[in-house]
Amino acid sequence: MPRKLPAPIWPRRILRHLPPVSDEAIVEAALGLLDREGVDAVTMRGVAECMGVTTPTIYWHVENKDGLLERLYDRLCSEVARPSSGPWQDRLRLLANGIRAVFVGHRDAAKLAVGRFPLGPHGLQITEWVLEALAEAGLDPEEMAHGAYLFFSYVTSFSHQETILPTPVSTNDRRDALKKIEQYLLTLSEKQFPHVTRSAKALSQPGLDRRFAFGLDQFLLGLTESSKRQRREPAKKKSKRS
Amino acid sequence: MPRKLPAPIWPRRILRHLPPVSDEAIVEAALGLLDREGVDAVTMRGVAECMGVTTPTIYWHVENKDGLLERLYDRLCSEVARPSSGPWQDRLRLLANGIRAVFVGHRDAAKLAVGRFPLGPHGLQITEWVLEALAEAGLDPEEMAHGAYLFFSYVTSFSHQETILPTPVSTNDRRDALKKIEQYLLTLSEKQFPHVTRSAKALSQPGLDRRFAFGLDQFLLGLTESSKRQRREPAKKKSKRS
DNA sequence: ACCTGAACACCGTTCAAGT
DNA sequence: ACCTGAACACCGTTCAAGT
Repeated sequence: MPRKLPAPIWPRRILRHLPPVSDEAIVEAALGLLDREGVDAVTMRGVAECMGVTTPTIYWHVENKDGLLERLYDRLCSEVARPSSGPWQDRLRLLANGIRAVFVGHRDAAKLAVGRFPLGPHGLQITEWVLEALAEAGLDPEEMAHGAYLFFSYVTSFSHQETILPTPVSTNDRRDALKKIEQYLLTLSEKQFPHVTRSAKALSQPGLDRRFAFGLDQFLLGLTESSKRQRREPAKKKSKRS
Repeated sequence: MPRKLPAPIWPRRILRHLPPVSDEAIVEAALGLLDREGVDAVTMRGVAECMGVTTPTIYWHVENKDGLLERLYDRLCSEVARPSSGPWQDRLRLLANGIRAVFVGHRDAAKLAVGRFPLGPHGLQITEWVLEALAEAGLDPEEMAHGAYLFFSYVTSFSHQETILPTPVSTNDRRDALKKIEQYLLTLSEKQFPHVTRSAKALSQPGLDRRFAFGLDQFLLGLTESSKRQRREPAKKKSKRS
């Protein structure tokens, strides 16, 4: 009569009905971790455990932690819907709102988008949509690229900011922290900081939806204006090629 | 005759001519670490070693690692010069360029600015300057706050992106990586991604100065336009108070 | 009041070794 | 081709204990 049971014949991941280790399964496990515990919980050890496998195994399927996050980001990009047809301004607005919605729908997912540009298989699709709209706005290819960077950088950095406000422990904590910031700003000398004190409320009370719209409107307003100007004076470009 | 020398009477940091442990000295040590090795080298253990002291000592002077980074960020804000008088657009441009210059002057310092808003002693000064300019642009206090967020988020997220391009190992590596991205983009089907392929060069070749100016111009153009509109139709506000 | 030693609970990554 | 055990070189943070 053996003291210990023999090691199970079946690998653990089959006993736990887990999918076989594959590229996609790893990304899916990472996504689950993200949804359940947030970006910081997406660790190599974490996804390995989710899949019933040891950590170094992950390195067989994915080069790096950064590579994993890159794929996870692209996985999120796949959730953004194509903007239904309409004027380019409306389509950009739909895209911006759609991307933001995906981020807030996955906890602090925006964290892993900062510093990245959507160039993965699904990300490229979004990039194409954005560039298409910008082309319609009358930008040349270089300006389109700049505009796309500006667009993504706005949406992600806004979403990032809104998901990490003071410290997202609980809704109450957050409100308290913001209240404290307002109090702090109001104690400042009106002489030294006249505009800060005047805007104290707005600075500390996010009003996030309005703020997101403000930046987006600004962006679209600038584009519309510069496209108008270009139509007015069309032959003013720095004609580098032809 | 003792085997070991007795422990030195003087604490190590005096032997090494190091300044006494203080709030400011800690921040200065962190700054040195940042300049020499980058943000990732700014660790609690690292600054402790710089000061010739053990790690837990740091916690006596600073609440957290995040608190330390917050102070370091504010220390960087102190390097931004007041914009010389002039029209508000010019002052905002000077501030944007000044902030970007500080970031690139301290390696990947922009990393620690993402997700933060300049509310420390020196940061507040910059915020005040920005708000002042936005007030001159005709924004109301709430819009000023939104505009300031937009401004800082643009400058920092741009600087962030430019400091982390593919992976900052060496200038050569970076160029190679960018070249690879361009190659990749050019392999895409022109049918499926017509605009991506058309902008491939600009997407993969940063042209950073021009891109920074593009976003800034966009921002200022939007502000100028909306301030013009407001002057045209002044009594259209959502009159919440008075 | 300020500093140290020792420990806890984590990380990403590598590498020889197994099947 | 794919997976494991064990280890390396780190992290942030806490806490009793020293002076």
